[in-house]
Amino acid sequence: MSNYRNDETDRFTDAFKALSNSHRLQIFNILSNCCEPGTECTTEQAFSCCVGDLGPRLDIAASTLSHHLKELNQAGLINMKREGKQVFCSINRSMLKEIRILFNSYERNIQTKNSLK
Amino acid sequence: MSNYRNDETDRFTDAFKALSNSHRLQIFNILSNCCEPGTECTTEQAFSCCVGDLGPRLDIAASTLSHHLKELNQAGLINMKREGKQVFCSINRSMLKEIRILFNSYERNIQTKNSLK
DNA sequence: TCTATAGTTCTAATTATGTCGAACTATAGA
DNA sequence: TCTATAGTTCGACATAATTAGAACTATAGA
Repeated sequence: MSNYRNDETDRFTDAFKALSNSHRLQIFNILSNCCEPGTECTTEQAFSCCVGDLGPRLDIAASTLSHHLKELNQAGLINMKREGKQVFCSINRSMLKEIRILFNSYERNIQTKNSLK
Repeated sequence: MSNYRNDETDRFTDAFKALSNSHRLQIFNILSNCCEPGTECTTEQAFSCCVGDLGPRLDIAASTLSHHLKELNQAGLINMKREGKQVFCSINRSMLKEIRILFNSYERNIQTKNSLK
């Protein structure tokens, strides 16, 4: 019997847990598209977003925001880098890639089964 | 200011919440690849898997399994269809597609920002 | 060194989740 | 109709997650 649970699986459950909270998914959305649509922004703004910029957009306490960012970071979904007084956040593209590969493989498995029909 | 939270977001947080538990992700894995690798299986087995087949592979109580399947079903991730005494489960491909599109759009957003560099 | 700004950690309260066993419903067949 | 099989719902409990406010750390600039 195959074992369908392993460390790989746990990595993904951690990532999905991080994205299973609407505040955190909002953060992920914002970070994927950091400069407001239709507005001009500097290259720097286009690439990352500091913690303080996120607060007003979510309407949660700073401590709560900090907690959520830590969860996203620990799940490998975002990067955090201090620059002076500010901490800039950005999406971790390698984790994003892994997740895309996972869902692509689900789709591929199902297509394979269909081809047996 | 854009609103990054809406019903669409909530649909996805529900889906990620469903996949954030290792038992449920295992179920999803199994359903995406229902016949044991290396074994021969009928077309019927290849396409769906009944609740009773899942139990022994997860080592959880039947009531717990039933609870998890309900969560996956309510999140739109799986289909459940009664056939006689058994209930067969299968992955909901349209939801899978939506999730793939979501992650592809994250990747595309980030690529767009990179092209501004 | 003092102060203001930017974020984090700690504590505590509320709410949600995962789990099982017992009782239940649904179906098929004797 | 009785019985066995397949699965679900309910009740209870333990554990985990979300949240805010207070206290904290880190940095930059006067």
